[in-house]
Amino acid sequence: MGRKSLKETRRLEIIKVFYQVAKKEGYENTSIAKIAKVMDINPSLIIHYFETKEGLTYELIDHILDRYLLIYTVKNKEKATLSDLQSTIEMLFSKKWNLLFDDGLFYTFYALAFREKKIKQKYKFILDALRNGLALLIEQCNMQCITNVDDPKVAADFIFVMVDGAYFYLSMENDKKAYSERLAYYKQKAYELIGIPPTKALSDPVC
Amino acid sequence: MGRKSLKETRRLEIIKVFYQVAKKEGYENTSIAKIAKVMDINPSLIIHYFETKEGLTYELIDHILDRYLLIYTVKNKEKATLSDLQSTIEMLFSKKWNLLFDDGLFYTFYALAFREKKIKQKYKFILDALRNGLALLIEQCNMQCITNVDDPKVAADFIFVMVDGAYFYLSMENDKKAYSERLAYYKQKAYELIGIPPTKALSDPVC
DNA sequence: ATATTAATTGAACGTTCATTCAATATATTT
DNA sequence: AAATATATTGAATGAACGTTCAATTAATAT
Repeated sequence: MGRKSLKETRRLEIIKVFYQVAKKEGYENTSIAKIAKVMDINPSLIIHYFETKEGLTYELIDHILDRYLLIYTVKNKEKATLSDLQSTIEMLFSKKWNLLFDDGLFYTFYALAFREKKIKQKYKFILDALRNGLALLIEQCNMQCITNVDDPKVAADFIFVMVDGAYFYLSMENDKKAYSERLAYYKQKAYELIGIPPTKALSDPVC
Repeated sequence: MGRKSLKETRRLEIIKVFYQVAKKEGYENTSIAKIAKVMDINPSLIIHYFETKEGLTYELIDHILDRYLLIYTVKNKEKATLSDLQSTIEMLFSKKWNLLFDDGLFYTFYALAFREKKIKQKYKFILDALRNGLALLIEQCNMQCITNVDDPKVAADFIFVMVDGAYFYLSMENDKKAYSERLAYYKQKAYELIGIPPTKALSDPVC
């Protein structure tokens, strides 16, 4: 008996507002009081649900990293198609997935990982999951003779190195034309690496 | 007349202590008061020299980024040797240059660049300078027929994409063996890209 | 010595911070 | 309606923050 618990919905609400405020003003400028003000609730209510600001921060990081994984939406099927692989590559080298989460916050917490083990583990886990997802996809394409990649894990890793390295530099680039040209260049390299044609053109089996 | 100005030496001292404290405890946990305590001076003296904490922060960023450029030490000569190019590649893919500055702080300010134009400009400038330095080195080797790289700028950029992308992932990697193996793999790719042998083996001219 | 310039201190400011705790309000049960 | 569990408030805490300003100390000139 007693009142029905709103715990989970309330917590999610708070995290989302935390995310929005931090996105706008930066994590280090986002206080519990500010979040509470936006939500028009009392700051102590936030503490009531998260104990400490540290706890709240950890959950925001989870929230952001979970969204990162949304890159892989299509793939729960067992048989991957060429189009699946292509659209994944397109996704990785597009600006679309910058919409999934805020780049500045992603790097802010990434930097925090250097001092906080827990956060480092979270990031390691996500980065590995992303690589494994792509490797799996390539493996499936290998089995169907869509691709003939020697070592899918190595290939997937290399593609992500290019993605990460490219974005690292290009995030500081304001010239939009230069930005998309470079990105296209690395995308092409990725296509070459796994030996499939870009975009929609159909290809013959390679084995 | 009057007292001799200690301004520049004092400023540098403060920045260095700021760097050390921030390295240990993180930038967001480093207050002016803490810096002053370590130096055994009054906090207001720091304000006297830097006006605001923002000003102090900007100069710390400059300090770190300047150290970044120390990767290129050998190269003021006009004629680059194969060994120069090799040692540069070795440097880029080694852990040595992590000694030049703290990775965590480097990424902390990198993340800050997403919200602060001035910082973004600083980072863009440094990242470009690094790429240009390597491109210039390759060009010089081209002219002496040590290398025969099509487009030195593109090659240099690609090498840095690999460096940045590799470190981005590997900074979250605790397994030292996996760390160095992967790094060696990308280093090899870099050597292949510019078509020179790794380390010390002498090679014949390629043109 | 005296004037001058810069280094440095020390006290105080108002603000914001995360967190505490007791009190109150609101549902949902028996 | 009484009991109970949870939601929510509101006031208060002490600590830390960046910054200010006037006062003092110390060095270098004439």
